[in-house]
Amino acid sequence: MHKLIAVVGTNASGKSSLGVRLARAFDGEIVSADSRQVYRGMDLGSGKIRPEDMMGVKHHLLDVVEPGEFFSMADFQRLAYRAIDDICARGKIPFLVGGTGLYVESVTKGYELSDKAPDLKYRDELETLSTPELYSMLMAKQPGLDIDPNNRNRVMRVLEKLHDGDSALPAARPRYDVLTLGVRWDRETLKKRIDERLDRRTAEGMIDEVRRLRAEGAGDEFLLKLGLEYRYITEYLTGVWPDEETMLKELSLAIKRFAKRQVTWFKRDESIYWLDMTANPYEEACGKIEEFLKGDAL
RNA sequence: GGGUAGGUUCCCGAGUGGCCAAAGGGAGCAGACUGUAAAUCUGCCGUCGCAGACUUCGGUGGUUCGAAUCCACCCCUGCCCA
Repeated sequence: MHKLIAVVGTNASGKSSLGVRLARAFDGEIVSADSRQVYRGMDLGSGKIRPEDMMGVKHHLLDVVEPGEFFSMADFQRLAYRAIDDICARGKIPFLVGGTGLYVESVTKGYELSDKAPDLKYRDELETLSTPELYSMLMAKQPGLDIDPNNRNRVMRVLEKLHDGDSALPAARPRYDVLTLGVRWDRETLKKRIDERLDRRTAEGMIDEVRRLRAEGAGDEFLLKLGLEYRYITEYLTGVWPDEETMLKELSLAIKRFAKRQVTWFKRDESIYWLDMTANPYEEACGKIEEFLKGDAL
């Protein structure tokens, strides 16, 4: 089994730059695991690493689809597998770096997904119904199914699986030998980092980026669905927020709430080795990786 | 100085005699998560606790069996007139 090193953490945790340093040190390449950075032209809003910060390290899975295109965890897994296998085939070390917990886990744990692709047209049909309607529709087909009636996305997905004849139950089989390193800050520091990063990106033209995306045809519906930066800024541009300052304040809170959700997600994975960011995480990570790479390749 | 609208639990904001520890929202805290995941959703949120008890609605004093809700005075804030 090939070895894969994952670097996970919240947004604004510094995992991208740590990932670059580590990849350089171990002759590796980076596979991004971020559900928003896959979109071309969505750079500042998604917190995408700048080319000059890549330090010559090759990055995969950035800019792989056009804004508005459908992209899901399964697409990610397929592309990530391909990229990782390719990196390994060339004798390099793959580093999976990102904050989209589900995406990371689909690769590190090796989710076994059905080959039945969702019928997007059917999803559009479901989209026209209210959540209670969807729930009673589901209950008519699967009485007694234990599911949160209010969780629209999940109710829809179950209906969709029924419709697609996809009866796969959650299952996983690891495809790689994985070392997962976690980047974690104390709460106050993280909040400060989030705000600094938000200020910096705003100054760099994040709002103009969204203006440009809209001008180039990215639909508001798509942008709003992305959440956080793209959602709040699109709302601001369409007059939902009274002014930029208010919008940025709310966005900052939303990003922090999201960071908390990321922490909750990663926290439950006991195999993650958490780096002490207040000490010397780079040295610590290097030591951990050396040890990991020395271990028997299965 | 006169008039007027107010002061409610961390914030905003409902509540106008009992059904009120007090709607709702926000923030905060905890959690769920296998094809939308930056999404979607759940729980807690005065104090101690099993029941139940205790302390809250600017302050003080009243009316009442009973007050965040009524009365008096006082303090503070916004607006208007001087």
